[in-house]
Amino acid sequence: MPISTPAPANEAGLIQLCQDLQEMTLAQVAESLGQAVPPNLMGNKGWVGQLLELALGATAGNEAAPDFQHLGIELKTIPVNSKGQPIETTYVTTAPLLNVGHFTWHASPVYKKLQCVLWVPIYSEKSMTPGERVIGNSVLWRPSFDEAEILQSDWEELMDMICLGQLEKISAGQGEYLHIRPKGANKHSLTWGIDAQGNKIKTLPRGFYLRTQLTRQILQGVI
DNA sequence: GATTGATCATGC
DNA sequence: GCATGATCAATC
Repeated sequence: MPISTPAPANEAGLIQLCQDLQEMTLAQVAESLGQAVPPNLMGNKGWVGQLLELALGATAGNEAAPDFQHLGIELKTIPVNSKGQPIETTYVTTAPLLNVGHFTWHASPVYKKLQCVLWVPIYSEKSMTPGERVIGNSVLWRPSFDEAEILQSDWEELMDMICLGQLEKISAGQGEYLHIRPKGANKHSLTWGIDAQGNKIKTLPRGFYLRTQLTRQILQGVI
């Protein structure tokens, strides 16, 4: 019988839940929740994240809200190698490309999302099937002063370029912790942006991503 | 090996 | 199309 995990009442409960899941394989977690394990992630890239949402009692669904609304905590799974280092960058949110003039860092979706994040590392060698992957030591993170400063300056630099219509000049190479890359169904999906003359143009949707440099630091830092 | 651009599924 | 959840894969 599928077990639906109730939402933890507080931070301590959530952390306890994570510790209970530690060292379990995803197949074990899936089984206890009555979930099927896909043979691979190629047609199902979000499976790991959604399994963990279920296992930790996150507020389900596709709402534009933190996973644990009452706690203000965002859940993110992140694939790591045998050394516990992140393999991939982490998607944060879509970058606004239009009407961006009035945004400030502290009012930005990026800032809000990163205020409090529960990182759940998943030991995921490339050769491992989804079911073989193992849950690691979760970290409840809030940006340190230094981290927040760098994130803010990265964000401001990138948003300035969007405002100035330099969308096409933004490369994924910019930003120390935060960078921008395409985020769409494919290269043919388009949204509205502005060019250097302020004209509306069709362009690729972009998203903010966290570099592994930052996430590696988070996962290895003192809890 | 890290980086950067492209892509998969699902719901509304 | 955009929000949720991310990883794939070619190239540097």
